[in-house]
Amino acid sequence: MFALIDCNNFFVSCERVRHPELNGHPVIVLSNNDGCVVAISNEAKALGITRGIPFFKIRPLVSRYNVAVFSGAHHYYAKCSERVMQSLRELDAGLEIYSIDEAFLHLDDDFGDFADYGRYVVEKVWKEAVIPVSVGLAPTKTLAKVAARFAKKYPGYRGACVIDNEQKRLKALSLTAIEDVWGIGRRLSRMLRLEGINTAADFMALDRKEVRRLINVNGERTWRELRGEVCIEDTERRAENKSLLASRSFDHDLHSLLEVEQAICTFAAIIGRKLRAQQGFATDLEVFIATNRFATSSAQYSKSAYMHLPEPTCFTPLLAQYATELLHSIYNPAYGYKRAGVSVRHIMSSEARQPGLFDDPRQLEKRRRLMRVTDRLNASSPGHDTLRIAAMGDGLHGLVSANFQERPDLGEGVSTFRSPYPK
DNA sequence: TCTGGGGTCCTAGGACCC
DNA sequence: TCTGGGGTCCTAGGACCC
Repeated sequence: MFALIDCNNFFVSCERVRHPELNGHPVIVLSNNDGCVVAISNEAKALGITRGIPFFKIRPLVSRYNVAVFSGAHHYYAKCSERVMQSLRELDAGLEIYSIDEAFLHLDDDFGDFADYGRYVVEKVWKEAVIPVSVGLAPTKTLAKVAARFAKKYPGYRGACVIDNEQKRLKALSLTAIEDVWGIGRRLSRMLRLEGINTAADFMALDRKEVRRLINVNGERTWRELRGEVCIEDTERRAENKSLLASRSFDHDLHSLLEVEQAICTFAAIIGRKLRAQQGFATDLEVFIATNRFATSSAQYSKSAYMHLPEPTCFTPLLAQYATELLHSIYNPAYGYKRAGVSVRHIMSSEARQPGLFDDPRQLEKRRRLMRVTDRLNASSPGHDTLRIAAMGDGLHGLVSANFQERPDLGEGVSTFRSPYPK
């Protein structure tokens, strides 16, 4: 049996850890640039606010109902996540961390009362991390996801729902809409609904070949899992990523090459830091720039450039230099740019790295030491950029904004709480 | 006026190899 | 006239997840 532990409205719950007066009050958390809503409390959901909606569209609602608004504080959320995971780790039940707010446990089939255990986990995490979670228990991970939805949706389950026999499985699947199945996203569910497949039960009843025809091997895996066959084993994110991406949307269009260069170099520095943190070396580099895709009345421009690096590297100045060259190959001064990014792929580990024939070991060592000092100095600075290359300029300062930062004057109780949103 | 960021996997088609 | 079979790697694009 698998147990899925899913934190409820995670970012909102994190804010409530440090603002307990917001319990019972509508709360939302925003994405970068305060652009979109990425987390909503149940109270905010009840007002009709949905995940992913642009913030400007719900400003009237926020104002009318005095919704508490937070810019995302992702460092803090990572700390909260670690507290939750530590609490789960102590259960000694094969913890598998799936994302910042989800984890699986592996339980023996003859474990005992699964529902009781699920509720015990809910209480333990609440006591130790002050984060509310829902638990779904089932023979496969996809079914555990289904169970967790029920646990979250219906208070009667008191936080934990179990699917451990045919009857419960069929009942649950017939009550689960096709788009709510793990692995079936918006596009696939739209297509499946056109085929008359509206629920997880409809999907499960399909012929295997039909599933392959409609989707692909991933679809088949989901189909098998819904039928109770374990296909998804290891979901744990590897410590080392295969690719890394640093990108931002800016709060205004960038019209000068210098500004775009500085942003690109900042992204290259972020990538370099992350590479070194996982002891990886990038072999391929890509840069992209794009105009505002929502400004449909003006001309669009979106382009990327790609290169195989002459040598695998995690040295920020080199990454920035190549990224700048790539930028120059696609930059068109006729446009203003709303979004840009740098990514690296085919990251190799330090052991796998093939030394170049003409490598100068002393130079490599100097670079390594320079980056080590840089990383150490920047580790505790807010933007990780106290010590930075000159080409970054002021980094992302003035290019992105977050106007709903934590405010110490907010902690006086719901009745006196005022949304930082300016009327 | 204002619309996120960071990942993984799969497929198809073309280049190239033996 | 008639033109195989099997493999890898690369890129672009599309799907999913959180």
